[in-house]
Amino acid sequence: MTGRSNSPRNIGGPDEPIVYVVDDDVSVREALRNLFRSVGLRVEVFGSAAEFLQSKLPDVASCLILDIRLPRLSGLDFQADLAKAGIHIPIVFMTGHGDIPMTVRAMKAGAVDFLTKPFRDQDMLDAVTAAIERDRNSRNEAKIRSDLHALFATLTAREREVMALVTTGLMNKQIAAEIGIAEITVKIHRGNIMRKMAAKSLAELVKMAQALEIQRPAPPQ
Amino acid sequence: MTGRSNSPRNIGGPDEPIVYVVDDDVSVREALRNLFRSVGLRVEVFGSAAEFLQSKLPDVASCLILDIRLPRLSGLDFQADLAKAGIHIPIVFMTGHGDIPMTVRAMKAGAVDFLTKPFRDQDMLDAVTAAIERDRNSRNEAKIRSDLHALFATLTAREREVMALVTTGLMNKQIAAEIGIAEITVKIHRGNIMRKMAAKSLAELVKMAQALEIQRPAPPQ
DNA sequence: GCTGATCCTAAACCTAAGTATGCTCCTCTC
DNA sequence: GAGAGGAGCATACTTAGGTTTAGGATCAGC
Repeated sequence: MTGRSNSPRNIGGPDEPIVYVVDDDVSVREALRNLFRSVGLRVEVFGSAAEFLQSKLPDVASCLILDIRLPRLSGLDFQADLAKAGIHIPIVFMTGHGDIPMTVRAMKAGAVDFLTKPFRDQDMLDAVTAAIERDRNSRNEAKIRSDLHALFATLTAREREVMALVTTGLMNKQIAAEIGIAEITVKIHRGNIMRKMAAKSLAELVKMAQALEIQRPAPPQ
Repeated sequence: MTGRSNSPRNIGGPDEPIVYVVDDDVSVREALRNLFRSVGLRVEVFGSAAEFLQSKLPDVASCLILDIRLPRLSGLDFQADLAKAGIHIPIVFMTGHGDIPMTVRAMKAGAVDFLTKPFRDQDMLDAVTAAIERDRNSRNEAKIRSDLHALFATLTAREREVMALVTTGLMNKQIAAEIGIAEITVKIHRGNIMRKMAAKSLAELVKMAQALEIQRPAPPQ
């Protein structure tokens, strides 16, 4: 419609999902590249985990196809490393000689699927579709949370304290008594909170507090 | 402390978790029974899925140890049947000759673990501990939700409508305009809602609406 | 020593929310 | 057809929430 994307499948558009393939076998890499391109998916292939880590990952929905048996690092250890590094990308494992304990460990750690070679193309495509959908959802949620955190970060310490008490349902006078200030001051803080958090109603603020998992501060003693 | 529970481990107390074992091999059943009893867990064993289904399940945290290869029904199909029947009990699978696709299917369907025979006793105990903990949590959440639903069920249709609008943050006058009644009537409904739901503040009501996943009704047209 | 941010407060004022009393109308059930 | 329950409205009143204006106190950083 825009005239720019005149390729039949719009591969490489800025919001197109990406499939990352990490496998030390070049023929596997190329086969998967062709498979995914044939259905219009953008693909990046790597020969090792290190290579993958060095590339920069654009901020779009994506997933990782990983052989469980990698040259230096096992696929499972790589999965753990990614999680530790805060890189949460859905992983689809492939294996030629995997066993059940490996499978259980991978799935417990959140893998989307675990395919045994040789697998049917359709099984891989189904797994990738599910993985990208999962990533899309988690990215949406992460976006909402981080936007909310950015607003919350603009609050002063006192305002955060008042926000916690407001969103647990205390009245202004109770909050005032709890933290030892005048009710009018609570009102001022409250007004600032609503403005800074861009909340149009108390109900909205409560939902924000829920999403931020704000805990009511324990009263002294 | 109560004087009643003078058995060393208090097996069979009313809130003790239960481990259900379903296996067609009597020697496996007895070995598992002994294993779990040795750590103070209450155990019930069954030779088949049908037997398990006929027994009544007390309302306590529990888990199910299932051989993937059962006489009539496969363990995986039984897992699916339980889910369809609304019986959500954490399952630990055992297998002598399982394969990876089975494992993946079981884990995707929510199994806690998938142990290959022979397994170490400690691995089984760890899996059961995790499974019971998971069930305890899901039971707590289910209890909260069902209590909330019981309160919500006492609301009239109009009250539910108003509750949805109140908890999205609309003011009384906006609600009145939206559903075409007077503001004072909204206030009456609102008071009834707070009383029936036992909410001490708007914040509490909003959280209840969140837990109940109440959607704002679409305005006509 | 000035500036800006944060926190606190007061007075005055306005709007929103909540309660109580009393009444009408409709519908469903016994 | 009487009673119960739900829905609706009006008047009157009280309390809670929120804003504006106008200050004072403290502290960090330049």
